[in-house]
Amino acid sequence: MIDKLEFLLALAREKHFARAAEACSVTQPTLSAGIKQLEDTLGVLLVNRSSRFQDFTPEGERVLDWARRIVGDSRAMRQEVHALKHGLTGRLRIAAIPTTLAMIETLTTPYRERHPDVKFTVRSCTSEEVLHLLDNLEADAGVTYLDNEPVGRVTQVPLYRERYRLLTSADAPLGNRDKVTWAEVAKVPLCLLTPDMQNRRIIDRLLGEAGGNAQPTLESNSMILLYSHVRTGRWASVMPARLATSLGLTDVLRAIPIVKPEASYTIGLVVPAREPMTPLIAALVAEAKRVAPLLAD
Amino acid sequence: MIDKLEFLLALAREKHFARAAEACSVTQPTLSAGIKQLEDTLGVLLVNRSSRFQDFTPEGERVLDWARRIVGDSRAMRQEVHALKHGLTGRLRIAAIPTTLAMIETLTTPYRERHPDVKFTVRSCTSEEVLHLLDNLEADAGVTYLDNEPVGRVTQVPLYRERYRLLTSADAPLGNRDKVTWAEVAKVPLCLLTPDMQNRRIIDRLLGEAGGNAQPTLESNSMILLYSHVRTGRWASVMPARLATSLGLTDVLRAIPIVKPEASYTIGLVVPAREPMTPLIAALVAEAKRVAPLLAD
DNA sequence: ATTGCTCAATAGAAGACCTCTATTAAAAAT
DNA sequence: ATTTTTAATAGAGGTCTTCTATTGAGCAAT
Repeated sequence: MIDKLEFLLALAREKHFARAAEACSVTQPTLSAGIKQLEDTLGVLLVNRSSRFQDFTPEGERVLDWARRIVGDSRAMRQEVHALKHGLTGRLRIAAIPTTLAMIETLTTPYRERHPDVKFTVRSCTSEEVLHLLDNLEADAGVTYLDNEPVGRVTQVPLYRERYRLLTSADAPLGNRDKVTWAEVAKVPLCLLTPDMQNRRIIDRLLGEAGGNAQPTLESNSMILLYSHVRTGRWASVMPARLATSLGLTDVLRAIPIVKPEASYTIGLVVPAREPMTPLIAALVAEAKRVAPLLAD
Repeated sequence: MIDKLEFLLALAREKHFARAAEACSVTQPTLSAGIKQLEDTLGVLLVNRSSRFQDFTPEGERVLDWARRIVGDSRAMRQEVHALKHGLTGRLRIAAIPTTLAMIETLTTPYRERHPDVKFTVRSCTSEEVLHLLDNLEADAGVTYLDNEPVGRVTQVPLYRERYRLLTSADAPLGNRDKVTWAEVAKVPLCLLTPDMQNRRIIDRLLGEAGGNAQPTLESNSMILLYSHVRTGRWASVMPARLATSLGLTDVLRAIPIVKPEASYTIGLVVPAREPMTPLIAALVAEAKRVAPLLAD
């Protein structure tokens, strides 16, 4: 039964019978039969399909919701039992938005001190994707903005507040200032994240409210790319203060506080609201609570 | 997998392989094999057994906890899908303490108006048993005291506050009074519930604090038995006000408020903390919230 | 100690169920 | 109209499950 629910989850991820089957390491007829059996035992159609996958019926969506929970719980059970016997081992899959990537090590480094057998997979993605991955059991934890509405059932642990700096070289326009306003920043050509990133949308909003409007000279979904440009001293960017300092500044590169308003958004750890949590996640939450006071300003 | 978890739950209930097997409608070797397979796939011993069942290992207890949740969720899923197709049908199993039995109809009657295809099983038991039955998926909802610590993960809906009356005939000692004190009641021979019932323990405590000590002439776990005695006018009892009035008083029988102190305890609906709830239970919670204001005093 | 009883594990056979390969059928894309 | 993509179906093989029957271990009473 649980394996059939896994089939359903894979189908929801892949939206394609054959690919879902491959993800489950079975053949396509096997997965088809599994879905069909679910439909038979529950007595309702779960998937609308012509000769190809279309979508889930309303009942299918509800079953999908239960399937996520039941499969998640059954994995958590296995993991907990394994941890009781072998200590904390396995892989922790973290999904994080790009602006937080440089601070993830403040979680993973002490975690690894305590639990050396745990491996990590960190995936950079948009804030929507973070929640989507959590929902679909494709990530164990996320690091993202806490201010907006959480999509699924999640537990949040605040980590720090993100504040904004103009990164620019000392000899560029505004480069000699102690602080600048968003209105002033709006007039400078910037390197920014792509608009699918929440950080970009936040900056757009702040610039817009200051009467400007962002016309980035360069967009990317990679912080490394943005930073390597800014580092030359020939480009400018708006970055979270913590990110700028952890990437390191150079002689010419300055991180100038942006005021009017002195905006800030809360960044935190987000994990599935499962009680009890899996041991791997519980340890991460513990670490986050330990680290958060050290990150506060 | 889920069926093996059901085996484990049955074993926890019955503490006996053969009886657990019968409860699952399989033979004893099948159940034994199922438990063994669970142990193999999880890689730990779950059950301590010599030639007979002893108890669960610590790992077994944890797995049992997960099993309750997973099995509960999978039943809830089935029920929800069934309800989507056929409306609310099935059987709602309610566990209630004896003093609340006469008010259960205030929940079930309007429930049945709305959902005529739902059948009910109401079981009278002690408050500990209510929580135990809920925990083990043997009851869907409970009606009991809310004041004491809830054992498992439950959601509570307050219904009314239980206040106490001396039920006695008008011509018996104290029978002509408008109110009596617990100290006075302590001197009257009473018919009370057996000491495994929380209501009895509450009354014992109130009597004790008033300097008396309960020496009931007659004990029973059945309210009907107590009431039928009191109704003759030859016996007295302490009963919750709401119970006394819903059973009905006679010419000679009076329900006299007991003061010093005017004690009261909250009675409420208790259901498993599952999100979302099964449709049957969700409807009962809705009914309870609807009814509670009408019961308030 | 011996006997008898209860209970869970084991053996082995029958059958249910699952998964595979190969193929078909239907819809979409070209 | 033809080709391609995609899911369902058919049928064989194998695995897993469940059953009956039996064994063996522990416990109690003699």
